[in-house]
Amino acid sequence: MTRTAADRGREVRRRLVQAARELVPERGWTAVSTRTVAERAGVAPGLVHYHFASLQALLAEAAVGALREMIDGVGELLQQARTPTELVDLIAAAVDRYTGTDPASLLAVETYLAATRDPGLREQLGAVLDEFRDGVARQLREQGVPDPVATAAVLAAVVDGVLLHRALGPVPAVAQVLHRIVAEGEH
Amino acid sequence: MTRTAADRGREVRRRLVQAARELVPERGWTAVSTRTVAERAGVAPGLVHYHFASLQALLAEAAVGALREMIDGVGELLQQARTPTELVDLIAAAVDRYTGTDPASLLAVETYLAATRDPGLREQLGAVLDEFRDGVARQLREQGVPDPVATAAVLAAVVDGVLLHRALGPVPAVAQVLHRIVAEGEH
DNA sequence: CTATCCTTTGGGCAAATGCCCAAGGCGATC
DNA sequence: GATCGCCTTGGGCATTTGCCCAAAGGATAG
Repeated sequence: MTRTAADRGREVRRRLVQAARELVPERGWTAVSTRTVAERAGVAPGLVHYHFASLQALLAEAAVGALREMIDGVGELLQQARTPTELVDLIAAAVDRYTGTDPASLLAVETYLAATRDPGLREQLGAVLDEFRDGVARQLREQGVPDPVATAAVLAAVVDGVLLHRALGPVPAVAQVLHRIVAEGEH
Repeated sequence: MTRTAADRGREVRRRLVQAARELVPERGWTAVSTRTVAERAGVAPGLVHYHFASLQALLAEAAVGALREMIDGVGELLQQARTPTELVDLIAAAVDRYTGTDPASLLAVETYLAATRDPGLREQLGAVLDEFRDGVARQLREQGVPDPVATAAVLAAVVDGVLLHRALGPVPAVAQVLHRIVAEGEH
């Protein structure tokens, strides 16, 4: 059975989004063009502006979708933690899966930067970040860690900061140090 | 007395570097062109490639110089700390001077990203980062904080991570949480 | 068969890009 | 005054950019 035109259209749209997710890390957000993304997707250049209002709209949809999938995956993993120390170890292990120069890391940083110049993107990306921080904060609160909201903010900042620094060179293991952040012992 | 041609040349060079430092945060690294930087500097377009081997070389020199000045300034401030807690407070205060969307913060993130695609830049920026981490680590060691190298790496990561997240929205105060990282009390 | 609807094609447009270069300006030195 | 060396000008080159659009394709409904 042949597919309908609308079905083929959805498939093309999907391919364009996938191509954008590959090219943003490879070339940088502002260096991805309509023609390169169309070529990577294996479709004609004109289709970019048929399926999306603009190049920016395609890049934004592709990036936000990818980042949301990433943090949702990590969020599920973190549910397994039964103690604050386990939580920190899981976060550290998740960070260790990224080198700072891999496509996923670069896509994240590129999107942070693009959000700086696109209010709509900023809002969407901010929502993804909030979702992650809220999840961590809830676990910390249930586990009796003081200042759960600020602590979650610090852990999230460490994750992105380490990714940024890994792109420049080796970063020492941080798990041991982070354990102190959630250690309940007061002097 | 009139200035010599070489003197005027140095002045033009300086103006180009200054223009680049303004434009990279405003437009993004890959969106700064020879013509915009020349116009901002108030010089003819052809001068960019007379004083610099390429646009990239100008941007790299401008960015690395600016970031080195920034972290040197912060490094001096941190010398005042007499205790680990004071050190953390000074770092937190330094971070609070940036909003994540100010020119200095954006220049830093843009440069991190550009370093990903320029090995020379990566090496220079890595050296700046190492200098900062080494300074913090030395102070931590003198103050008896365990694991000074990894602790400094975490503090540096928090600084850049908070800047990144501030660009998207408010971030809770992190000083209190960071105090736990350097608290010497073992349970 | 015709009509309808969505998708696809491929070229066109004005604008901008990095880099180059022949020609000229101008103070320092002889 | 002549010569030298560095700096400056302004335009030129081929390439690429985002976005647009008239025309064609092709499956389904009548």
